[in-house]
Amino acid sequence: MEGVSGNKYGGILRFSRDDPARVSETVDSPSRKPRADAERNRLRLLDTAKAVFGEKGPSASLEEIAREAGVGIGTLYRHYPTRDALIEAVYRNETGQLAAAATQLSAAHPPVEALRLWLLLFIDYLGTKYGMAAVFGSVTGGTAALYAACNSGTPEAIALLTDRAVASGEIRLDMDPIDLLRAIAGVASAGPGWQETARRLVDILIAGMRTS
Amino acid sequence: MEGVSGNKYGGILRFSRDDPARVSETVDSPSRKPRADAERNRLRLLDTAKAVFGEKGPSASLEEIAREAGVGIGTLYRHYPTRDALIEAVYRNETGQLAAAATQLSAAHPPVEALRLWLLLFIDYLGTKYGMAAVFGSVTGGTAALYAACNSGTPEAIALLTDRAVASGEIRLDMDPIDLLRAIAGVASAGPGWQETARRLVDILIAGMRTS
DNA sequence: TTATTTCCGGAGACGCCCTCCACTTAGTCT
DNA sequence: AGACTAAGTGGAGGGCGTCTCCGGAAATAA
Repeated sequence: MEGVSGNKYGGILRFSRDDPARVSETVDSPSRKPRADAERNRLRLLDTAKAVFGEKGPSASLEEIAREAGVGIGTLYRHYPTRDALIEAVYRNETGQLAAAATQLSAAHPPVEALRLWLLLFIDYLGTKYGMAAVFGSVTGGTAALYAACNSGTPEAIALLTDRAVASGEIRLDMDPIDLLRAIAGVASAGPGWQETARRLVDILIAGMRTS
Repeated sequence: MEGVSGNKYGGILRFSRDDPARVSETVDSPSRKPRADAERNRLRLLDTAKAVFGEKGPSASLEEIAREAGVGIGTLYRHYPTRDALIEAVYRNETGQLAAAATQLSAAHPPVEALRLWLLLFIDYLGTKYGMAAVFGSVTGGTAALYAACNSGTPEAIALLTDRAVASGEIRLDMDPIDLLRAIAGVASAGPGWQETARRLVDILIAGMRTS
């Protein structure tokens, strides 16, 4: 369908086997139509995975996900050959809206304010999509590749905002802007009420980056 | 049923190395002297665990640790009934020096500078004792209790520094100071060169907290 | 030395990861 | 419609982990 089929266009997620149907789809495809049940299973898996990851974090049992989705474990692995592939598929869409918001905010607000608002939005995302924080901040088991894939668009989004703010001369930033997000995600490991803290941290960061 | 030998003295409060108190402390237990081999095994386990955790992170195989220490898996579990207990024992001493440094720095430097230096020291610690960062920042599998135990003394240490800096009127801080550490630990998940970033982050944080 | 208590250590039950492949089924062809 | 065939299914099985349990070994006390 819609969002999920983003995989078939998104370059990073690769299917384990060569998939002529998909590959040649851009060209004219003489190949047979993909089976309906396969797609159905894939969606069920994706939904279930989203639920389970959201509940138990990104290290939840894949067998449980397969069981709960009503498919065999083999089917899960067919669609998502690695845990990372599944996590990536689950969280891929999330960041899209964040990226979009960056452009919007950038157009509607002065540079620094746009950055600030976007960081607050980022906090909201970390909150609603629980598990994202874990994915974002996890060292343990968190591949760099996975990280990059899961947050595709995010680096560009924040780069857009910081570049603009830096260009305006209002702030100075001698680091990869993504590290701002890492810092924020860091406090997300705290208990309830962390969002308050995170928001305060945003203020501190902004203030600290200001060229005075 | 049994008090696991190490934990019987109050688990959390026990020091891993020499414990002279133990000999004379047999007030209400006229029982026999603890066996020498038990203590020996415990120390071997501790050393091995420190090495292995340092190399593979806090999710290393406990079986491997036992194997490498030359004891049975049962022995490991006897001394450290849970993975968390072992991690705690390994990292308990680490923070002691950090805590001590806080007092020292506090006495030798102006408030804000002391705080800054201590945060830099914290970064060094995260670097040298690899795995600490993982323990510190991990949401996945990281119990809150474990977190607290592993970093005993640290909250007090940074509280001392921030309280002093706040009292001097030079900075403002509307959050638990430990969250500063969480933020710093957050960037430790970045690749090589993270220490540079972390140091820059410290500057930003300090600047951001300043009451101008 | 003998008795007693503590401690060792690995077998075993169970869960999870991932692979492999005999079988089923959806789309296609006649 | 029915047969054909590749795509897709699902679960058994091997490897590795965690954690428990308890018979037997070893250290201490008498």
